[in-house]
Amino acid sequence: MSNNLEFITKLRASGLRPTKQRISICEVLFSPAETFHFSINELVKIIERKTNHKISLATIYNTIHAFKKKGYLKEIAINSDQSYFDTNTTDHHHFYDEQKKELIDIHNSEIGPIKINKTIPGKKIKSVEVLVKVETDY
Amino acid sequence: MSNNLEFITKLRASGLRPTKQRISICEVLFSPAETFHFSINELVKIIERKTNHKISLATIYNTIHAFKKKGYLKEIAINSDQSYFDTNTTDHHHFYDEQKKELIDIHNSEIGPIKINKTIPGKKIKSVEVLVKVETDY
DNA sequence: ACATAATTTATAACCATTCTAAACTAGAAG
DNA sequence: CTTCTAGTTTAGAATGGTTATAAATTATGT
Ligand SMILES: [Mn+2]
Ligand SMILES: [Mn+2]
Ligand SMILES: [Zn+2]
Ligand SMILES: [Zn+2]
Repeated sequence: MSNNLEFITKLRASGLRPTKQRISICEVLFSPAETFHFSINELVKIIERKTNHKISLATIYNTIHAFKKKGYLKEIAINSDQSYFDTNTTDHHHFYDEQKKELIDIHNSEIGPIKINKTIPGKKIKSVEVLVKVETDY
Repeated sequence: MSNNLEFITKLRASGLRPTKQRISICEVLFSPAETFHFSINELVKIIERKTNHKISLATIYNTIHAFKKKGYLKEIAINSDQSYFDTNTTDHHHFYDEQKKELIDIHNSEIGPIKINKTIPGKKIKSVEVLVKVETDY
């Protein structure tokens, strides 16, 4: 409960006041050794488990969106009824298990180069993301 | 207004009764020379424009889901607040313009082979989809 | 024509997300 | 330290896409 200095500094540097809610969310998101994927619902549960004071749902949404805008989180393109977020903000790709609703990273080093032999006049590429749908086999 | 025979046959072959609602939706979806992408909202507007009798929203959802289950439509994985569907059911990929919310096909012949050098024990690959986000440049 | 299961429909329910506007707070200034 | 103010949090309402419900309608086999 306090190498918060790092997070306070990060928040301040981003023009975000280091409130106790934001610091708690930073701890949950950015303390773990490994990056991870989450839905807002899952995040709410994690926060409830790891934090004593309650954070309102609106604040969680606000904070996640603020962090996304600052580039501290990525939103992942999955056909789903809810958004998924990723604390891994590097360019990378995903396996997605539709039954388990589980996301697994594929790092750029684990995938061959992707050649797109089609251009659209007046449009430029912002990102290229590969989604590999998998199923658990019996 | 009647090479419906084709659609009636198709529906019957799928175990779906050829109601006038389903036939109308078939006409809208499968008559065009080119495949296309649509959201349910867009489809509702197209149906209103091209059809005289009204089709309830519930029926449109029901039918689209039935057609998807039969493999006549694909649902496209886009991070968005609504589902997109595709009358192109072949394996292929997409450009996505987030501002215009516009999808453009990338056929398999227009993209190099995708090599995934990572396996997950107990899981097998069902599909590999590439989403290329683009922006209109000024 | 009749019977029956499938289908359609209006409407309510659901649920993730966003909005609102009032209460609270961090940080700056005096 | 006190005051001021913009930024933040919050509960609750609103939104919007989608799904569920259950009654009316229809397709189809007999
Ligand atoms: Mn879906
Ligand atoms: Mn979104
Ligand atoms: Zn990831
Ligand atoms: Zn397509």
